[in-house]
Amino acid sequence: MIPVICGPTASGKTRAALRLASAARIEIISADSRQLYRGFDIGTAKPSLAERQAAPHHGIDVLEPTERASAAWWADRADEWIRDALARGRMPVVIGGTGLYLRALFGVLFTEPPMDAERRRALEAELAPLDTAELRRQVAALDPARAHLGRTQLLRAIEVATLTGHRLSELQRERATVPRWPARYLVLDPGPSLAGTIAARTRGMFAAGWRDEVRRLIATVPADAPAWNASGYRVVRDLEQGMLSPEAAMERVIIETRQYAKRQRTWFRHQLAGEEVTRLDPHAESFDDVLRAWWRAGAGKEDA
RNA sequence: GGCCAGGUAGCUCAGUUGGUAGAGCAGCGGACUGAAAAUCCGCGUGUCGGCGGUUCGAUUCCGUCCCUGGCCA
Repeated sequence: MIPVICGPTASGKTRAALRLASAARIEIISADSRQLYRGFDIGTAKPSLAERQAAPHHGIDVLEPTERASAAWWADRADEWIRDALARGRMPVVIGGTGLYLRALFGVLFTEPPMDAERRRALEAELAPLDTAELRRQVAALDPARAHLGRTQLLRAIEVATLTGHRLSELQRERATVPRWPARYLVLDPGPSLAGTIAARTRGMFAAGWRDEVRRLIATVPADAPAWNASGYRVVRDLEQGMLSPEAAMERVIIETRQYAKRQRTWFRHQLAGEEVTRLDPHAESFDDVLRAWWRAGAGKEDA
């Protein structure tokens, strides 16, 4: 069983993992879609140097800002990192808030039939200008089971149906993958106090030179690069380009981060059904005890 | 102290020719199978500043008081 520590942003996941590092030989695998990108450091709350020295980390700074990640791509990488760690006799601990990535690694995806890159690019360009309502109409005809979802999912449904000739919702059933590893989850969530933690952390990011970092990135990273797609970074970019006041930017970043944390909560509340899940408030007095008990319970099942 | 403009949802405001009110933002709930820190869906009772008056009925009209901002003393 691979131990996974997840939960909303700023819930203390790395801190919890490093508690374990003092008692066992572990390697950390970051399941975070934003920490993948080089140069986007402060606003993505990457682990500090000291934290990275306390235990080896994987999944950080592995992509250029212009590269597009994908859940399946990440899962393939993570699978290697897990194997490597085990081969070294270390226990991999997966940490992160990107629920879809965790699902891609430990749950069921589907094997994507080959899709012609040229046609795909052309189709993307063709769909880009259409509004979401129009995309929804198309999906209602092509793959009705997916028509209630968001724009990103609608685009994907149209691409898969058009380029493979099969509905995505059918492929999911007919070409389902088998889980690569069994996993056990520790979901960290401090409850209502998280909002205050997020506000404080955001202030800290500005104090740590986030604006300087973004100014450098503006100079070197194209405005439409996928890495910009991180809550806060666009706001700080607007701030640097004079479109917002520092106060308004700060407030906006805090709000966006809080909203992101809320979506993560919803995910971890409902999408881990059927999994082995322990939920823990990182501020609870019993934190250390629960954490250790959770860790030992897993060690007993694996190799101790 | 006088004049003017305001006081309506947590915030910014709209509105009701008198029948007790609704947007945006925030917040809350939900969805999520290769872009996921993304992308979407749903949820609106609040002494309509207080007190009186007119009226079958006042958040709306009248009076008065309080508060905020501006101008004049």
